[in-house]
Amino acid sequence: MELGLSLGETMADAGRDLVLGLGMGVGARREEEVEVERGTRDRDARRELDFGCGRPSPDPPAVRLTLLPGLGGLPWPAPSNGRSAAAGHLEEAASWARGFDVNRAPSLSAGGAAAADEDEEERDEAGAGAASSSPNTSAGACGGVAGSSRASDDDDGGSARKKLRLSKEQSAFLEESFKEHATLNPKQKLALAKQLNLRPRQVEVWFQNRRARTKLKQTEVDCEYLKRCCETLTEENRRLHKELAELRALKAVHPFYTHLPATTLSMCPSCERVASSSAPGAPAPAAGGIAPASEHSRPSSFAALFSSSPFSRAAAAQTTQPPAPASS
DNA sequence: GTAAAACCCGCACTTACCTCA
DNA sequence: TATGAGGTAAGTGCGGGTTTT
Repeated sequence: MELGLSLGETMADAGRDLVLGLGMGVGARREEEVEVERGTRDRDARRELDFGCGRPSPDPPAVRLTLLPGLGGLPWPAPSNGRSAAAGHLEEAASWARGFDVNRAPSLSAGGAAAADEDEEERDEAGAGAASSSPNTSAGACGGVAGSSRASDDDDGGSARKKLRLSKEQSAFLEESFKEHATLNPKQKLALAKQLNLRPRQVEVWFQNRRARTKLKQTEVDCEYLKRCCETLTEENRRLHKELAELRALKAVHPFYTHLPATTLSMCPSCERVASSSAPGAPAPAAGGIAPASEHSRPSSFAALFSSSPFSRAAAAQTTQPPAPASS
């Protein structure tokens, strides 16, 4: 499931259907993701990475990325014929990004880079075991220093970290991947890293930050929607108070109003339809003169509803005369 | 079979850097 | 040119689930 966050569109639809599912997409999928993950881990490499992994996915079959073509060769696989247009676009983007290796040592040849990736991933997955759960103790993952996937990029001898900005194409590629899957298993991460010439850690971090941004925006949308709900309810409350005041005024003017059959009118605040229900044994409202208002002819208030009934006509005739004192 | 340790991963929070008005 | 705000890559700590011992 994808959040499908689009602020403008969501807000346009917020009034009728806003799914308050913070993080559900990620969380709900976590379990099976782990399952798949386990199936794809080292001890079970028979599954080919296709981001679908042959499992039933609730996600719509959006752009299907082919991220594991010929991993043994060049880090940037040659385009195949049967790919989708989107994949082709991504391939193009990746090809563009090829020349913008912002992080990897340029001295690495293509095969060497791939080999380095393999080694790095081995460290990433196996070596991570050596690293404690505290990331502080692990060494940098790059520069050939063993470390976990959570290691820092302390590749320049402990100097201040550099701000590495991903290229537009790399970001677009990651974005497309994120649309496909909000979370990555290790092999997907590795494949993406290979495709984009990034370290797996960078891909991992990007997805973490992307999920955080999605959640933040969704929270903003939810907040806005709840704000609008609050405004609507406040307005509804104000209107109901007004109607109550009108009814009380009518009751004061027409005491016989209290002898009406025990008919209750209920209004759905959302659709503003009025429905009537009679107490058991009570005469039908239509016989009593107050017919249930249809959804197309709903009076704007109970007073208007009352004024349209025969009682109201009689009452209107009475209003020309001084009202009798209320018995209560 | 159970408990503890180790491992792994995601998240929340934060920092540091970069870009731009 | 200096500067503050915003965006974002990356660091850190923690909790929870899984695997190993």
